[in-house]
Amino acid sequence: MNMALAKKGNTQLAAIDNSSAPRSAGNNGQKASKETRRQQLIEATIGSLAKRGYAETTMADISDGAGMSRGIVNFHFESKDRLLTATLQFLSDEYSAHWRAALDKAGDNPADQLFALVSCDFDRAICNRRKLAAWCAFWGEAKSRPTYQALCAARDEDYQHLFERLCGALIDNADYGHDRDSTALALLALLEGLWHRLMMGGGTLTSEIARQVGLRQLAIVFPKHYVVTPTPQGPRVSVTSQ
Amino acid sequence: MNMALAKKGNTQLAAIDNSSAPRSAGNNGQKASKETRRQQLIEATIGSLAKRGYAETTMADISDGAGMSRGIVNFHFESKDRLLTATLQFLSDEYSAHWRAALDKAGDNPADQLFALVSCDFDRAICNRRKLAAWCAFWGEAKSRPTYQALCAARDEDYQHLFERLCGALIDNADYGHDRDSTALALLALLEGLWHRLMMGGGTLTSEIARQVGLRQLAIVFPKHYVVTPTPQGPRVSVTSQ
DNA sequence: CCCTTCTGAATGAATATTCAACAAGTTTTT
DNA sequence: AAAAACTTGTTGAATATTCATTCAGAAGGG
Repeated sequence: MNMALAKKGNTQLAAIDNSSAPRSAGNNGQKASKETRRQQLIEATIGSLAKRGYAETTMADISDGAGMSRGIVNFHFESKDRLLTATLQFLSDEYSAHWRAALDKAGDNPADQLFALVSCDFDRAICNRRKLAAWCAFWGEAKSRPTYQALCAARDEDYQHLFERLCGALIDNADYGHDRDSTALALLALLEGLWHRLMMGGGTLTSEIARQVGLRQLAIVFPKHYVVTPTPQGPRVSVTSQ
Repeated sequence: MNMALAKKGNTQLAAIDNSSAPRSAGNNGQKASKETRRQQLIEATIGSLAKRGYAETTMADISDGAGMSRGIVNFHFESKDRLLTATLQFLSDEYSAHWRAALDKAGDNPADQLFALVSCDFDRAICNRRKLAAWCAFWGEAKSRPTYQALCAARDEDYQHLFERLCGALIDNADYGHDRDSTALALLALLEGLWHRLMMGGGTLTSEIARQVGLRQLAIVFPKHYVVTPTPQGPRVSVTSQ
């Protein structure tokens, strides 16, 4: 089975627009509107975190960014703190849903699954300037905020176990002799490190290049499962199972 | 040439103590004291960043932590902002000095040099809870603060070029067929990702384990240069050149 | 006495939260 | 059906707090 690497579609969330039919959802109607407001405020929070950083993000920034009045956050969320926690929760849920979807699409083959996981980490839907900056802002505060730390750890638990299982399957399958957990940890660290450099490095590193670096590394670690095939229009990677 | 991996000494900076001979340095005498104060305040700043995070770090925390009065920072530094910048500058300089020293000790062989660079990244002197937390705090703010971003980028420039040169030397030397820049970038990302996980992951990941993961990955990427040798007291790695 | 270093209360700016009032729909009463 | 009462969502000025900075002066060596 051989599949060429293809760009994932632009699944990036556009600005939420339900001004036309806010109360038509079969639901209560007002509850739907309430959820919409919450989501708008979360989006505005991500925007503020990306633009001004965690320390400089104020309630005024957020409500201005959402085009609403000053007191709005304390109505829909109890406090600034709760809004920030809800924002991190949203990012965490979105991230999990994204890799779970990629995993489902990838079929049953561990090599294909691992390829899909590495690749999807750089999809525009989750790996864009705004959201990377928001993640980074939370990471910076996580060590001193148990709530954030717990949310970040929760994001990681299943993900890490999955990587360990998949790496173990590949290692057993082809007698690489690698240490399973060490290899999985290195892969996870690679992905996080690439995210980190995407944020820091001015503009030289793009998410497409980062994706290629991640996939190339996968091919270096598991050469019997993946083959690197350079092509004229820049380097591409193909994955071969077994 | 075969050298076993050994723990680096505990070079961690203890609390600065020159209360006995502050003004005896042949210098002006007062200038020496001034530099000492600045360094004490920088250490207190790192402590506060680690304990409370960037957003919650206040001037009062810092001066209290240093055991001095409230106005002291504005006397030795112009403002909170300048103190924070000086703190990041200190961390950056210390980091550079550390890997340059490790590089010097490693001799002329590229394989030994790369091994030394990966290994020294996890030395206690620079890789401990306090300083990792401080780095992370700055990273979180860097995207919205050009001054921080510039300092972080400066830290990286030479470092990245060095990795590219060394990876290139090993790749050419043994015909691995890897892409030079991609491999170097992956290694750098791995190191940063491991730092990141050292901060986040509760207590399961220690810097010694992270070091082993980094070195194992080096041996996976360049198997003709490094050999992994498991030993009874936990996994150790030996490096073999050529 | 000057000069440097340092102190800590006073100041003023920034900002999270509160709240009284408003708007607009929805149900109940007449 | 019109009016009244209630509910929910929203506003923005007022409040109270937190915190960086300032500064008048203490401390003490030269």
